[in-house]
Amino acid sequence: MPDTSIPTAIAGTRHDHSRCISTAMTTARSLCAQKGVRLTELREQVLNLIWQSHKPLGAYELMEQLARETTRRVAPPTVYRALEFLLEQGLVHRINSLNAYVGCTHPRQEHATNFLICRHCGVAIEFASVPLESSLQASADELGFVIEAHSIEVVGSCKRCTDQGVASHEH
Amino acid sequence: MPDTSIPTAIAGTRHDHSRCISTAMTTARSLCAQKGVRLTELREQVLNLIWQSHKPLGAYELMEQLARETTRRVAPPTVYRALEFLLEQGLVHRINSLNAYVGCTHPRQEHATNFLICRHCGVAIEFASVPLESSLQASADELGFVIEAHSIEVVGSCKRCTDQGVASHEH
DNA sequence: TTGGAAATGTTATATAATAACACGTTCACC
DNA sequence: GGTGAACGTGTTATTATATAACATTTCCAA
Ligand SMILES: [Zn+2]
Ligand SMILES: [Zn+2]
Ligand SMILES: [Zn+2]
Ligand SMILES: [Zn+2]
Repeated sequence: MPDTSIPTAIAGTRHDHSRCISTAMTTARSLCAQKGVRLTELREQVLNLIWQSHKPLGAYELMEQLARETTRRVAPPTVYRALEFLLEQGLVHRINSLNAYVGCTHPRQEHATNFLICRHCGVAIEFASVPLESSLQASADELGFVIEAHSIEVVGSCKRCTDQGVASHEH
Repeated sequence: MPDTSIPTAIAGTRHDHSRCISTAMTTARSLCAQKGVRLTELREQVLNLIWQSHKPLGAYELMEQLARETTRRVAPPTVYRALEFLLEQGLVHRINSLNAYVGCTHPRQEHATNFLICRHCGVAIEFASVPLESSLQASADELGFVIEAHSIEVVGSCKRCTDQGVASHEH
């Protein structure tokens, strides 16, 4: 079995991103094969474009890049359908506060959408936390609410940007 | 000083909603006076419309209702500017996953945006939890991330809908 | 009073997402 | 190898959400 996940929170650090890309693509292919769903060329192209960085990418930016890459016109439904597929398979997440999409770093596990998003460099860092999930569950239990899904989007400054003092150069 | 908050999680329960509305409006007026900002007629109208229920209201629905109420045409910037003001003052929250706006139940306190959202009846229940905030902070600390704001949107079934078996009648 | 800031009105446009239908590809089954 | 149903993609049009830019009005402090 191929590599199956990308180290937690690598997004916020210096790292060899080409490894992120290849790991993500390999995992995606194997995961789709396993589930018996088709990772078509288009879907793979879209996933690959999304994985070019850890910054969430808007559907229309994606569309432009896809058009450039394929040298033909690409209409919105094309990318939205690919995104829909990738979301269903858990290969990408949607960042609601940004209307943008980012690759999932551990698509094999069922999990919620928890992100730290840097206001300065734009990076979205996926994270998980057992205590966080339990206290969320406790809050819901208290009110008799049955959780089906959740998304946490934290905005702030990542370590790199804070260390570089980017946060202090603000207008 | 007038009543300052609405009981936690009242949204998901049977209650006298007219009290929610009057409390919210009174608190808003007093809060704006205190801060030296103007709760104009338009802004108050918008806030009042949003408070007609605990279901987040879209900007365009709001626009229509406002147009009906004032019997004149209302353009998008009108409502968006009012919403911007209300968001700044902490009187309403935006639910990113729904592109919709809902009244804040405790506008006097600084706080994040945490909601339980019922898929069946549409109600958004604002909640707070100290353990939740601390575990979130712990996750961020671990990665050197400085939190500026966050939003948690939980989707599921509220107690009322679960009790009424709405959740089981699904297609 | 009066002049500048704040609020609102108005028109146009940007940005994000989906509907509806046509066309092509794949693959199990014959 | 043919065939058709399911799935995937192309294409056009439209809907939904939000903002830009500038004109006009209202408010309030000096
Ligand atoms: Zn990387
Ligand atoms: Zn950063
Ligand atoms: Zn109420
Ligand atoms: Zn409900």
